[in-house]
Amino acid sequence: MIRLLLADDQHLVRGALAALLALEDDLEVVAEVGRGDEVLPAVLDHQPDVLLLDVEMPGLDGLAVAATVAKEAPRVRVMIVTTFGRAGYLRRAMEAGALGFVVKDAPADALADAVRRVGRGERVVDPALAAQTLAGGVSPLTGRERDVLVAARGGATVADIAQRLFLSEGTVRNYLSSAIAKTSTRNRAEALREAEERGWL
Amino acid sequence: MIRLLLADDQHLVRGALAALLALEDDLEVVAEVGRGDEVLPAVLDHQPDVLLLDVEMPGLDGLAVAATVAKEAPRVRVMIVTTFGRAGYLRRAMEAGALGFVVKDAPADALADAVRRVGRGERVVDPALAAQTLAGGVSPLTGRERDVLVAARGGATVADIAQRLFLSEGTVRNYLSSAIAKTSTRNRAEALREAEERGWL
DNA sequence: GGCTCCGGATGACATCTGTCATCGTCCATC
DNA sequence: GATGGACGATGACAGATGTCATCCGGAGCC
Repeated sequence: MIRLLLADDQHLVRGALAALLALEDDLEVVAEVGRGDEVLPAVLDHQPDVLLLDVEMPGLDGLAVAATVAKEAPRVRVMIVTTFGRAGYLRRAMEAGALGFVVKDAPADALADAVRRVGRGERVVDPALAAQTLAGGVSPLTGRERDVLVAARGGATVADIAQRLFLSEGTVRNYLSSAIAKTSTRNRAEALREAEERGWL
Repeated sequence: MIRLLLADDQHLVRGALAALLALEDDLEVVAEVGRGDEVLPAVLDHQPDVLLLDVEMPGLDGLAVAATVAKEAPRVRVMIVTTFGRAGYLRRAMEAGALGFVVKDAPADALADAVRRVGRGERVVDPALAAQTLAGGVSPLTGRERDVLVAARGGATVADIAQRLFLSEGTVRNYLSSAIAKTSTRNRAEALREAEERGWL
């Protein structure tokens, strides 16, 4: 019997996944949580075999949770289940010590199977996404270029970014310019979209 | 017995929802589809009592599907189940003739209840979201201002937008400028974010 | 008929962005 | 000790963006 802990902020989806997994008689959902910061206490409390983590969660995002769980409760196998097949997520999940990575597009019966394999300590990764991640390559952006791009989200002006990162406006423009060049785009909005898709942020 | 048709592009979520709804013995999922353009044929084929529609779907988006179903199969009650509690979605769903609107954040047992009420022909709307929609107010954007903003998504330049909408570049700049003014923002990226949040797109 | 509002356009202007060359300081590395 | 890269900055410049005044035609309304 594999004991599971389920973490997903969407109540409906969480309940539905629990119902789906409960159909398998070698799996048991021992607890459910809806916020990232509630995961670690619940893990320590219930000591599940496998932790199913959504990436998008309030409180603390799933990838951060994966990292802390890997440190605080290394016996627990972590599996990421996410809506968005973003290459960057997979990369960061692996770095955070997750064993499994499944997108919500996957067929329903694949989930139980993936859970069992992760329970045995195997690595389970969506093959299509793995390919995409490798194709994306390692980010050519320097740390600051990345920071400036992230700060540019939501339409911040150069002055805004400069203030937030304690840089001169000229420097901000320089970093934006080189980020734009490295993504082969024409402006920061395009650069942001491109970098995000390739998992460079 | 209420007969259901389930449309959601995320395979895992779809299967899980089906499992959840199957727990109720007055509900029966008669079919599932994963693409917007497959919904209408399936509806005509199975004649369900209630249609559960996700908004984000490939092929044809859920709101467009709702509108066509309301026209082609008016006997079928449409219920939108979506990830994003965006005010604009609710507004458009209602205009498209949907009876129910539930976000995936809702508690799991609320879904079955909502389905039953929609099955009886009642309107079921997430109360928090309804309030937000009313608070957002009616969009002050004119049709073209809206078009231009939407076309500006993903970092398109003025020239790009002008070409796509067959307008002069000056006209595009004018519309962008007035959209920026109406959203009380400083540039198109901010205006886009703001208008999107208020459901004005 | 006059009024207003939307769509579409032009021209002028100020400001914001993006590019480039150049400089200096660290720090790692060979 | 030299080389190279990341970080930070400045100045100059071209081009993109946002603002404003102004114009026209059509639709709707009092």
